[in-house]
Amino acid sequence: MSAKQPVTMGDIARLANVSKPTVSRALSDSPLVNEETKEHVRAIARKHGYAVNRNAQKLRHKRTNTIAVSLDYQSLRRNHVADPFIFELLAGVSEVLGEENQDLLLCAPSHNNIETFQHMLASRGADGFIFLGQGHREDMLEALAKYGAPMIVWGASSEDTPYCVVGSDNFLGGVLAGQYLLQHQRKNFLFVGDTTFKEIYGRRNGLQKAIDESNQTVEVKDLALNNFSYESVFEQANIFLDNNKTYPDAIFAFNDNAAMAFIHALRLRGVSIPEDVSIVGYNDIAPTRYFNPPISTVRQDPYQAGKLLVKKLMEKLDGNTPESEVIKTELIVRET
Amino acid sequence: MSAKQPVTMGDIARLANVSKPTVSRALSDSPLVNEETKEHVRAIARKHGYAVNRNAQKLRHKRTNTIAVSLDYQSLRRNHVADPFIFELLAGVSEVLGEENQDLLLCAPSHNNIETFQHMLASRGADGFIFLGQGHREDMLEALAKYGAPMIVWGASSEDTPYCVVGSDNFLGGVLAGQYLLQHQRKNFLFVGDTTFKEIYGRRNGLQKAIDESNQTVEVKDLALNNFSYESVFEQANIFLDNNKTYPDAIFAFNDNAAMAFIHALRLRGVSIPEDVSIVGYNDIAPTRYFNPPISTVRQDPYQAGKLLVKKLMEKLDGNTPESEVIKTELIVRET
DNA sequence: AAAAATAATGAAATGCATTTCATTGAATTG
DNA sequence: CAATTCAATGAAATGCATTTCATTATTTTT
Repeated sequence: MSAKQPVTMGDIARLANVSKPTVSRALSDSPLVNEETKEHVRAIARKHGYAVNRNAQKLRHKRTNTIAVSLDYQSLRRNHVADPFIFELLAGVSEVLGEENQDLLLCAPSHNNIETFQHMLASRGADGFIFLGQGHREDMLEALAKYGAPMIVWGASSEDTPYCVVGSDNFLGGVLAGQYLLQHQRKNFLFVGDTTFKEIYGRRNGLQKAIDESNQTVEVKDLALNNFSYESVFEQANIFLDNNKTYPDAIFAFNDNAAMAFIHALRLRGVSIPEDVSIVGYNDIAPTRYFNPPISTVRQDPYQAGKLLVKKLMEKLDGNTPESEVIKTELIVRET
Repeated sequence: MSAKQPVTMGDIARLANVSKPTVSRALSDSPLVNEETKEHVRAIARKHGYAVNRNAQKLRHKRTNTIAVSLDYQSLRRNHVADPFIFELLAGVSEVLGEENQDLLLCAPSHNNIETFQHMLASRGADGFIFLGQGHREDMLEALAKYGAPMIVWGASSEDTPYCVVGSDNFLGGVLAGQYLLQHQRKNFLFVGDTTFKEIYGRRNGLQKAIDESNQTVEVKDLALNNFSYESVFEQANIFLDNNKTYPDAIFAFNDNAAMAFIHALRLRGVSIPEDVSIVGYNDIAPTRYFNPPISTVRQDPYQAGKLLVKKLMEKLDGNTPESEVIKTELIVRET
């Protein structure tokens, strides 16, 4: 048996002395076909390495069983893949889609505009979309949803988001991080991250909530990052520290990478971590566990996330209107 | 214009007062059609949000313009995505496939057997495969190649590999690492990695070559890892150090993650890095740059790798027989 | 001006599998 | 035993786009 010989359902029908419909039914295990006939047909199909042509099948069924997944490459690039969380998420989605017998079409980084996605749908290249990270594409996503594309987005939702969003509870994550830092009697807080991203804005708000609800008087500064690679955060941290005589004693960083870069910068200025400064990161990527010192962080479970994203999209494709949902985040304390 | 209205080529033909073939030709910019007619047809197609049904197209063309990409999930799992290199590679491949107008089908982790791949081909779900990391699937890959599957593998090749392999020059990487370590007058070498992986075996051989060609007398030990997650390497490092009174003074680790874990273990035993021990990792992942101390490593360029993988596969699909090729590796020295 | 070549278009066949509807023979019912 | 139901199967239509081949109108050649 080799890949060279193309066989069609008609060929199998002839070889099995039955008609095409019978082969079709036998292979899809239809109850309309006699068990013996089924086995006979299957045996012949197996022998000739026959597999139903998916393209003919998709054409007929008007359903592709294919989900297109688009990563937020734009911020990924600014990140230099330093934070592998989005890939863990992709692995989670991939695994769950496999379980659901759905194919995963990975969208190319360069084709990230609404026309591409509309075209994907109109040409029946995929039944729906999963967007990992909304990044700064919110306008596009909103327009795409209004266009009628079945889609689920990993990110943060607000009241009027016209598409279903699954995301970790950024607000809760911020609250947990804030409470943790407050427990340490810290007074000078610093939030590191670009709050023009909805997810990050949620984390910042959670932090504020925790502070407001404690009856402690603390100061909060913000460092609005414009680039997320380690080197860049390191540089921005240094500029910040140059311009601020009093160093912060509590830092909440929008991701682990930024937390590590900031620690690095502080270290080089003779600051002891975690004695002088308490730090919380976000995502629980592997290096946080072995950074010196290990970093406390907010954890989101990529497999569970993938599960939920896929489940919601399947609901949507079945004609329902799934509700946005938030996955509980948990604080991982790694005090040394 | 919304996603709801399915339009076929026949509809566009009617609306444009031409026949289906003319629409087909106009949309594929065939020279057979008058320019004005083309523009007229295109305008109507655009107006109605029409896009050619890819499934009908694939069925007719007998070519899918889809490449299935399979990651080495098995070792990925043992790795806990600690080493993001394989994802950088995936991003590279994704980018280049996009440029080539090829769709990227990401294979599910659980479906990693020859039957799945044969089925993918026979059912015309993809034209060919790119395997990222051969891992321990060599027998399967060999059988798949003999079956006739168009495929390119990222990994290491040997004389008789029956498929085209693109990979970084592991041997050269090993030589470079060895020479670097020898320059530091080190005497007790340790290689950390599982040499049953071809790629890693190549690195080990390169190290040996460098040692043999120097006229220095040095000892080389091997630590055969069985699990690659940071925690596990850390543990295995500790066991090794417990059992060896003389600590190594030169370490070449099969990847950066293992290098970092080993440094971690040594540090906790009071060993100074890089004073007492010189270390070289592999892959140049982001954390090596900001680890304390920064780690020298062997770099492979993921975009260039993706470019070459895709180019070779396209050659193969055009009926040629591309040669295996090796990408130069370079040593990144990060001495502090 | 007739013959030949060219440009532009369409009818019908094709790629492959599935669905609807009809048919056959066997089994069950009254 | 005739009438009815059921199980199993097949012929033909369908999904949508592309290709081959034929046709018409137009331009070029002699």
